[in-house]
Amino acid sequence: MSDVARAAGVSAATVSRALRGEPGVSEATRRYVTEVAKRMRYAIARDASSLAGGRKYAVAVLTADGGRGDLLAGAEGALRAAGYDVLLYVLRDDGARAAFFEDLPALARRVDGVLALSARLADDERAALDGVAVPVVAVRDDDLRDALRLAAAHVRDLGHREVALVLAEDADESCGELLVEAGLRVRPEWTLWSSPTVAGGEQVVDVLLDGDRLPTAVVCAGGEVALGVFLRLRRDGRDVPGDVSIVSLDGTELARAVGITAVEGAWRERGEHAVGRLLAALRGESHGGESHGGESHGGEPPSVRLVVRESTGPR
Amino acid sequence: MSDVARAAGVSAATVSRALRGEPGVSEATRRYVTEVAKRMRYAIARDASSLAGGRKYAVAVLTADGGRGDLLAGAEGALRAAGYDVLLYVLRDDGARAAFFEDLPALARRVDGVLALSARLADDERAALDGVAVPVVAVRDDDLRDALRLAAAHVRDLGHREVALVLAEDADESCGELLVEAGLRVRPEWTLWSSPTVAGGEQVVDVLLDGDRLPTAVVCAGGEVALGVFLRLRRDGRDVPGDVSIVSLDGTELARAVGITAVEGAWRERGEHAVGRLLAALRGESHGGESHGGESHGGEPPSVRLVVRESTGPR
DNA sequence: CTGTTAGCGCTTTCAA
DNA sequence: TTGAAAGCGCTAACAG
Repeated sequence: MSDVARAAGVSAATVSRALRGEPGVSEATRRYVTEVAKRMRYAIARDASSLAGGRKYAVAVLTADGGRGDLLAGAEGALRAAGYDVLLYVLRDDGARAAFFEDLPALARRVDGVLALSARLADDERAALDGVAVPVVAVRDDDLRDALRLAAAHVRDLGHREVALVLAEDADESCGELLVEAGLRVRPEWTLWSSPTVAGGEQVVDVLLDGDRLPTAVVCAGGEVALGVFLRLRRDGRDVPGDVSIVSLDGTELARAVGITAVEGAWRERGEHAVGRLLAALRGESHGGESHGGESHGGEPPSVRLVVRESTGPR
Repeated sequence: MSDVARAAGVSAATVSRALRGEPGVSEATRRYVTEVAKRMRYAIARDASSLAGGRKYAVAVLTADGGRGDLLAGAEGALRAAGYDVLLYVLRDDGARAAFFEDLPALARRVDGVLALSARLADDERAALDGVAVPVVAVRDDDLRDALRLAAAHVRDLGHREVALVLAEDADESCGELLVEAGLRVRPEWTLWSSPTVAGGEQVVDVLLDGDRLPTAVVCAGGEVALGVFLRLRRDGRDVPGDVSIVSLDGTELARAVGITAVEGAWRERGEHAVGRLLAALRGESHGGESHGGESHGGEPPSVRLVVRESTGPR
């Protein structure tokens, strides 16, 4: 940095301020310094920066399985755009989990915040994390609102009124309200939770078949689940979409391949929203405030859109 | 650290050495210091450590799409086991790519090495990366050897002799040799490259159908491709596995769902192998050596196994 | 085997 | 708006 300072004819302090966008530097100086730094291929050393400044500019991202790619991609993009590095922790098995929670003191020294994407934290794990003195934010179903609305509007427009909703296991019931807002009815016994697998989707159908009648549409949080629902319904002699329509909130290759109507970008949306909440918490902390949680606006236009395929049709 | 030193009745230097497993500390001292540190919930500050020591204990992991979850999980696990943090970079679109390659100077100051998982680097990108002065390792098909052998043995045992091999686009031909070693014949025109999508798999079949005859078995590097091959063959009236057997090297949910015989753990294996090569390079560098590349042994027993489903049968 | 002494490359008061 | 000086918390020589 002192090389850059010399080359630009200013002090290191000024270079530091200029490059970080800190106030207290004239626009002219900032521009010039930035240009010199770029020409010299100089970049601030994060180690030294965070050692001196306290902030680490890094966020730990927890995922259970290397997981849903788009979720991770959405979170990573939003974090990087905000200037944070993404430290990935894959908590795939009990060993990895245990090791991670053993080493929380180290975590606290590495990151400014923690983002739990798909880690299904146990209560004691959550408590341990909360003791780390950095904000912890987990993906919630709220982060999926736009996608759910889109799916709900679609099935409603097709004439469906009573639909089943299949959520991820860590989801809470509040999602149902979004369907209600869209003018749909949600029977309590038609709000179901499923593991994010084909088998999970099949089991969901078994439950539905036990009832007195079937819904005419099913909204599934995941592509695998949607496929499971699809396969199981067909095996039972039901026609899709003749008897039952299926929408997936997970527009991956799987939905595309099998021809399932899906909301594209839903997972990315979840990631981005969660990051928004985390950034708000970080901002709050650095302002000395206490804004844990807090509403956030992705700023960006919602990146979700519905792709209609062969799994949905009029009631 | 000085607190711990005081509490343990030693100097900070000794604490540092003890906690990092550096030589030059008696076992007794090390044990005691470690225990004191743990009790005080102390962890070394990475910033300060790497500022003073030069090593960053972090690796940048590049992925195109948040990608194949198991690949990432395998790499992350192996890196963390070796004491490295994983800095995730998702190069999902041109914007993200451009931003990443704009900022290479910053990368060089953050990590000790780069691991490209599924980023399909263009030549100029690869060159730019190589200019970064840290080892760069990309996942190669070599990292898939055990999986390929397993798949080859399976189809051979079923009586197949001439098989088609569908590789990822960035793969090289050497994989074919593994099939030959297994006693299979590999016609040049039956070694094919495909994008990792269902559509890619379908196109592959189109190419095969143009030939004078079909192979009796197809080994596919990816689950989506395998599904594409499967769907396209069926559409053409071929029976799977009656006419053609299909094996996927990607034992994900997709293969499970559709009933495709697959090698489970192959992606994890790839990740672990690539990390092995990167660690070797890092070790080489820190020893002052020049061992770029270099053979590595995962040490661990191979984590791959074949799961036979309905897509393979006797010739 | 252990302690002492210099920094590593920044950021941040505090003055100017 | 800018600069000078004092660390941030550790590691690596060098002594002992």
